[in-house]
Formats: sequence, structure tokens, C-alpha cells
Amino acid sequence: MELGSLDRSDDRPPYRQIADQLRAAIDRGDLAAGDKLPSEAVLMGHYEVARMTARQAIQELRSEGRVVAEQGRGVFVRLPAPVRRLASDRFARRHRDAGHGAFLADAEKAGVTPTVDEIEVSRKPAPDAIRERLKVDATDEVVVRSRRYLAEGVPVEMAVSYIPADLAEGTRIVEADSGPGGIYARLEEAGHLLDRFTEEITARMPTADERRRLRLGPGTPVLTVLRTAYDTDGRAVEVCDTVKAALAYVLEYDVPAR
Amino acid sequence: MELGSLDRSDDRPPYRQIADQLRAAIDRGDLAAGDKLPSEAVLMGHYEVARMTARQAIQELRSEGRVVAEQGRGVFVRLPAPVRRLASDRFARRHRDAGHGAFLADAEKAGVTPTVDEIEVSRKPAPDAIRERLKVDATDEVVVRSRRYLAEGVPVEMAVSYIPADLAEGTRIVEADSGPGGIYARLEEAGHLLDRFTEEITARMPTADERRRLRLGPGTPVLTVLRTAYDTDGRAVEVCDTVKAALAYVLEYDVPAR
DNA sequence: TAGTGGTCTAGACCACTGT
DNA sequence: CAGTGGTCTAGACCACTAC
Repeated sequence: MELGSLDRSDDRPPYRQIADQLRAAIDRGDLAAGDKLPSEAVLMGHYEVARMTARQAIQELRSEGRVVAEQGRGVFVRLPAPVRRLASDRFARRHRDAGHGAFLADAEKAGVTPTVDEIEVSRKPAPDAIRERLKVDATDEVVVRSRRYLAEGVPVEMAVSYIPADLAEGTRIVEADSGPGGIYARLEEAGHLLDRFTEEITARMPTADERRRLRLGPGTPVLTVLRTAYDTDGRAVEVCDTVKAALAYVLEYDVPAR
Repeated sequence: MELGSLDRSDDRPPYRQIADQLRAAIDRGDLAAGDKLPSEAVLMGHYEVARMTARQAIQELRSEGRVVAEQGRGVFVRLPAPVRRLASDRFARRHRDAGHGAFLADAEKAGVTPTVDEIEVSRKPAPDAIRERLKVDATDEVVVRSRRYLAEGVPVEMAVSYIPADLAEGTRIVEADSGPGGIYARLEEAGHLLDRFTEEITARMPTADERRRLRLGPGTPVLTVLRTAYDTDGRAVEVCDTVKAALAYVLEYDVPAR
């Protein structure tokens, strides 16, 4: 590939000029997804800069999430992640009836092998944000179900569900395997017919723990979805806090114009 | 604040240990939002490392978006951004009737001063992603309306609307000021009563241009919303591509359980 | 003026990858 | 083994901020 040259009279520092040139090469398609960038040694020689300057240019692109460094191999233009489109009706009852939770149903429809691991069930007081939404008191305990979802063995999402203890007791919700159709199926069996959900979407950079458990590289944000489920009496029966690898998802919603 | 010490037998490199200790101090609340981190000189002295090692630790936190560096002043724990909650009914007709576009109505309700600038209107062939959604041919032109939204003078969102040329012609949609109620009011006046929208949500790191125009620091992702508006005949009459500073928004959706 | 972060140099040793 | 990126040192000069 063609590299430009440094302009010492440019107000941008050298590392920025190099980063800009590499970024432009990617945008032009001169460097395609999966292509290897010029090595640090090549950049040092071509631009006549010290190694740290070449590294800093590459660091820019890494923290923008545009390239991925692999030790001993090189730096590569990031490959587009396989994207999962999540429709807003993914928790509709008709999907549940088939005996699958939303993630499993979705993944199988898309032809990828879904896995769930790191399942943990506990009982504890609810955090503030959950208390507000479930309308429970500070003294009330909730059942907390935590798990991680993988597609083709790649972790893509972590989820924590909070269910008021009085609703979960005596059902398989408190067991590691919540049974066919998942939590929502159990709640409906217990007489809490689901009426609607609200979802609150945000995006941010991941915490250290999220980076590790979702195997996220630098420069990759997460999407969070905080879903509250209401039964036909208008009672909030579950809050589910999910953290997804942002590059692996598109969320779709259908909104009436009234 | 209390700093720990390095463990040379730890498998994590020194810069990582320092970053982890600073991150933990923030999580503990030992360093609160707005607080100044120990300077590079202090970190060098305390941990007995070279300057680049101290800098690398801070660089970690910067690219995670947890701290912000200000030349000549120091490095500070990022302040929480003022968050705008966007309800899924924000484009409902009843909000439009008041004579305001969604952004203006929203901002005024929240008590912040809204501004719109960088308004550009042009006519060109539609990009592929837009063509698919508007169901127009490659040869058809669309009217492209581009603008930037600011809250209290701070840029928070950029938006580009695409309207089939035959719908926009002869209306104020092709003028810089599209008039009271915005594009949607003009479309409904022209007989295209809006029925529903679909919104497709993604998150990613910003491009160089987006970083500049939204004044985004390192470690701050963007939320994108691709909204398609359908009239009561089921025809797609507009696609709006928005890029928002992710930390400034929560998107809310209401979903029926069917 | 002193303190801060921003940029750069010229080396060094290490761990990992592929041949 | 050579080539690659990962980490680190010990300096240097600069631009900006606050006093």
C-alpha cells in the first residue's frame, strides 16, 4: 500500500498525521478488512520517526476500534462482527411457546449455535435502580439470576434478571435450569400473564470485568438494555439488565405514530 | 488518596497494576467525579517507574472513558454527562401539533435551551442503506437534510434525513427552515399521514468527523438510530440517520408482549 | 515561574508467531 | 530463526494552566 509523507509544518503532530493517513487508507478501501497494516518497523523507516511515534499512531486507531493488534503477527483492520438483529417482538409469547428463551430461539433462527454459561442464582436485596422499577422496598429481597450468552462459542451478552422473591419462590426460577421457555414462561404459569415491556437503551465503554467476560478488545463499546416486564395487572414482575457487545448487535423497534 | 504498591511477581505488567489501582479507587469512590488523579510525576515517584509507564496507566483509563486529561491542569475523573431520556412516543403526532420538532419539544420540556445548526439541504442519489429502506431506485434522487443539534450550546446529536424527491418537492422540506413541526408536519400536510416508525439502534466508536463535530473525547462511543417513517399506505416516506453522543442519552421503548 | 500534560527520541529486553 | 507487537527506561523540549 501507498504511504504518504510527513509535513513538519502541519499543525498536527507526526503521530496524528500518520494515524490520519492510515485511517484514510482504510476508508478508501486501500486497506480492506482483515488486511495487515505496515509494521512498526516499516512505519519507522518510511516516516523516519522513533518507534513510540509509530506506536502512538497505531494506538489511535486501536482505541477507535478500527484495527486490532495481535502479538507476533501484526496489526489488522478489524473484521466486521457477525451482527445479530434483535426485533422488538423477540419476547412475544408466540416465541416462548416453542419452548425456547428469546436468546436460544433467536440464535437458532439465525443458524448459530447458542450456549449459556456462568449461570448463578442468588437471593439478595435489590440495587436502587432495580428497586425503583420493581417497586419493592429496601428490605425486600429479590431473586437474582445471572448468566452469559455465547454464539458459536463467542461471548456476546451478559444478563442479570431480578425477580421479586414472592413471585419466584416455589418455581424453577430459583433453579439453575429455569426450564422450557425460561423465566417468562414460569411467571405466566404462575398466573402473571405478561402484558408489556419497557426497554431502556444506553451505550458506554465496558468495565474491566465486562471486557474480560465478553472478550472485548480496546475501542469496543457495549450496549446495555434494561428491560422491565409488566403483567396484565400492571405490576412489574421482572427487571433484566443486559450488557451486549455493541458491534455484534442491531436492536430494532417498532413505534406507532399514534 | 491512598496509592498501593507494585507487585513485581504479579503477572500483570506494572502499567496495568497502576491502572487497576486507580480504577479501583474510582469505583470505591475514593476518587469522585471531578477529582484530580495523582499527577504523572507523583505516580513516577510513588511507584518508581518511568514516565511512559505512568502515562500508559492513565492512557488505559482515558480510552475506557473514565478520566479526562486537560493539558496544564491534570487528569480528572469524568463528570457524569447530563442525560436526555428519549421516549419512544417522541415523534407522536400530539407532540408535533404544538408546532415543534421532536428535539425542540423534548429539550424545552427538560428545561434546556436547544439549538440547531449546520443545516444543509441537498438533492442527490440515495446511499444503498437508504435506498433499501425507502424502496427507491438507484437512479432516483432523494432530498437530503443534514443538521446538528445542541443542548445548552453543547453538540449532542447529528441527523441526516432522506426524503424521496417526489414527496419533498414543492414543500418547505427543501428549504433550510422546514417550518413548524418539522419534516413530519410537512409530510402529513401533503397527505402522507404517518402510521408508524421503525428504529434500528447500534453503538460504535465515532469517526474522526463525528468526534470533531460532537466534540467527543477519547473513550466516548456514539449511539446511532436509523429511523424509517411509514405512512398509512405502508410507504416509507423518510429515513433519518442520527448519531448521538452515547453518554448523553437513554432511549426508552415500550414493547407489547402480544 | 512552577506544575501539568503532549510529544518525541533512542535505545533495551521480552513474548509470541510463523518458517 | 527472523519478524512482530508488548513493555520499559531515561532522558528531552514544548504548550498550556494557575499562581
